[in-house]
Amino acid sequence: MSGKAKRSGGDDIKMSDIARHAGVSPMTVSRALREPSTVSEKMRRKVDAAVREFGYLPNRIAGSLSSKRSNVVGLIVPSIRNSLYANMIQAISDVLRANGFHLMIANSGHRLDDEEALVAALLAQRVCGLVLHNTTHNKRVRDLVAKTGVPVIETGNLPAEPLDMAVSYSNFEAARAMTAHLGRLGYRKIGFVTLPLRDNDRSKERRRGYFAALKELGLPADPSLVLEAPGGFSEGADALVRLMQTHPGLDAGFFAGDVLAVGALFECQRRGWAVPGRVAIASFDDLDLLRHAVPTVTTLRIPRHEIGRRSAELLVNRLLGAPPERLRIDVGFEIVQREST
Amino acid sequence: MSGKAKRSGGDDIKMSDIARHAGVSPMTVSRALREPSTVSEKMRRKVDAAVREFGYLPNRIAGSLSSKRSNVVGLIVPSIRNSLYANMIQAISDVLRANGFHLMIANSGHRLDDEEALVAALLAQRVCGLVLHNTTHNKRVRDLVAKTGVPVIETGNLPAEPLDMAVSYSNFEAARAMTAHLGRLGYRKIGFVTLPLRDNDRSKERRRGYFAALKELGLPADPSLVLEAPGGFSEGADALVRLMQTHPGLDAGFFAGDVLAVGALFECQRRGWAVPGRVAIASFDDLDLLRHAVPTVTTLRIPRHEIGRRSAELLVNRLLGAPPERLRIDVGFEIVQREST
DNA sequence: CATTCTCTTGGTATCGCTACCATCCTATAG
DNA sequence: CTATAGGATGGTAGCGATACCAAGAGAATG
Repeated sequence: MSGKAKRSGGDDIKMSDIARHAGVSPMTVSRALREPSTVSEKMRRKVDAAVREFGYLPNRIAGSLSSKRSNVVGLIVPSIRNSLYANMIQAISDVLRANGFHLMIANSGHRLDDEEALVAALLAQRVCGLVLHNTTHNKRVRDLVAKTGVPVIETGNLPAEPLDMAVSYSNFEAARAMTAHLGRLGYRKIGFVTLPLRDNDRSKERRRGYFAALKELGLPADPSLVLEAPGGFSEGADALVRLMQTHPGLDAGFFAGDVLAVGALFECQRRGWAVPGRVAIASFDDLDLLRHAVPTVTTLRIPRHEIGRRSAELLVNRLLGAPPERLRIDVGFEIVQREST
Repeated sequence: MSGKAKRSGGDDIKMSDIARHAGVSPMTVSRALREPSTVSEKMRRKVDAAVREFGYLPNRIAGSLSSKRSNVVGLIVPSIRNSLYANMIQAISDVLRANGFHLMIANSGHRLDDEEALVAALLAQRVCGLVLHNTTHNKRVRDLVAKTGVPVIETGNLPAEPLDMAVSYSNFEAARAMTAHLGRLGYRKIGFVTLPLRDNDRSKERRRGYFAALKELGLPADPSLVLEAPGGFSEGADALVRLMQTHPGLDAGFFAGDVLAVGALFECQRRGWAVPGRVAIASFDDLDLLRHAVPTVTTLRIPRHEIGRRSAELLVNRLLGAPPERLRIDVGFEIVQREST
């Protein structure tokens, strides 16, 4: 836990100073700043003048303590680095800001224990709402959320029983749909490359979707067609090469995550394997990159931005007074058929 | 500004409750939690037991108000979406967290007025430190920073006169070095594609560096070789095509930002232009993508992660008591020569 | 013209914690 | 055995705002 530090140089001006200089009571200053309409124009002008003269910045810490309200929302993502989250974060940040809220952000590094520690820390900071990308949580997280009653949004998957509200798509359905799509296109030996499965409900659901589709297609469920790889270009390339070696007849690869598919595509370019002639490639998540690569890559469009926007909107509504309501919003997904399949 | 909202369901347990149940004074609880070593083991155990029993979460808002210290650092970036920033943010976040600090994040959308509003808002939240990517600021920002005395780090460029501390590389030198590098490789007609210049000191410095290098190379400074484009694949592709049309003899393109270079590279693949045979391509910032594309792309490695890490470390040191000191740390850059030039 | 009502303004008591100082206890020295 | 230092505890007074209620000033009503 450790150190915090003394705020230095502040010749801290406070509300009572402004009040004195404006010749009004502190309460009037407080009101003039927060609910200008409840104060006469004369007062408001006096207050505004004093505020400007001294460059006064209200102390929101004091305000929050006093009012028992906070205007900070906490967000925990597995990794900040990932551009998928970045889209969502941007959307959340924009909606929050438009409504006068701020965003405190932390990354759990895909570790449930870290998520737990961060949830506790954010709640200690008395955030007024929480957005969690993860949908499986330690018991203490569930307890804390229940006990404090903070509104929570889960965004990474559609859990059967959300903690509170969930805004997401079904990883299972998405992976199933893409696999089925490949089947419809005539591919028969479809490899599946997944992100690490440990502590990751999204990955597990995607794999489940893949197998479900195979079954529906009447194709054999061959575990050796499934490879687990951390995200990244090289990892995608490696995975494809390994699959091609162990399964010479492989006709398609479905890369369920990150930039794996692009890595595989580049590998094909290097080796002169025609895509989709020699092997078809499908991806997950509509990175800009996939639309511009040569050939363009078939993928699943997940509305990350919309997930962020709607999450923040729901949170803001609740914070502004909407009654608590267990919600489970499916934003859906879309198969984007391109040249690579 | 608008609404905040009432924290609902909290059956808020406070320190005095814990104290009562542990049979000690509130002060002892406070100490047991913050400086366990100053409290006898017996007391500590009693306190810990009560804390666990009730799932007590100290209220940091109250703590901050009382101690006049905060453990939240504010960060303002032009855009959260951009993966370059994402690397830096991740590093900042990790270092802060390891030292018990939290990160409040906001994006200015490249607008100085928004930056100003956000700085004010973050200071009102009484952040204990600030990281700004921008290095040109409105007057009010400079005033606020001076008046409040919060430690500030600027990271986007090396300003001649930092507000406080700066951790960055020189955009001017980097662009100059790459342009000179292209010159050394024998390219004589080098196009330059820049991100928007408005309110953006980084872009302007890069363009200055480009022209400086041309001069040193004894090449003519032809303004029509410079194109301004928002970041993006298509924009990079368009820019290259336009340059090739207006300057048939163009032998190299230096794309100073974002994914412009990759967009251009893809365009070359589509048109069958050999890279670097027909035209060479150089980029700015070492995105993973550039190392894996076919051909691999020559670029400038900017240590974004290191910038974030060192920024956070400097901030933490200062917050932990290091004396204020105007610093200007140049983390440098590196030219990465690859196949595309 | 008295009375009631509404709209503004101000006073006071917290909000939950920490700083600071006083007190107490135990250990060591004289 | 008394004196004294030093560590461990507790009491009290804020931190800087807001909630809540009381009071005053006009406006509207009978």
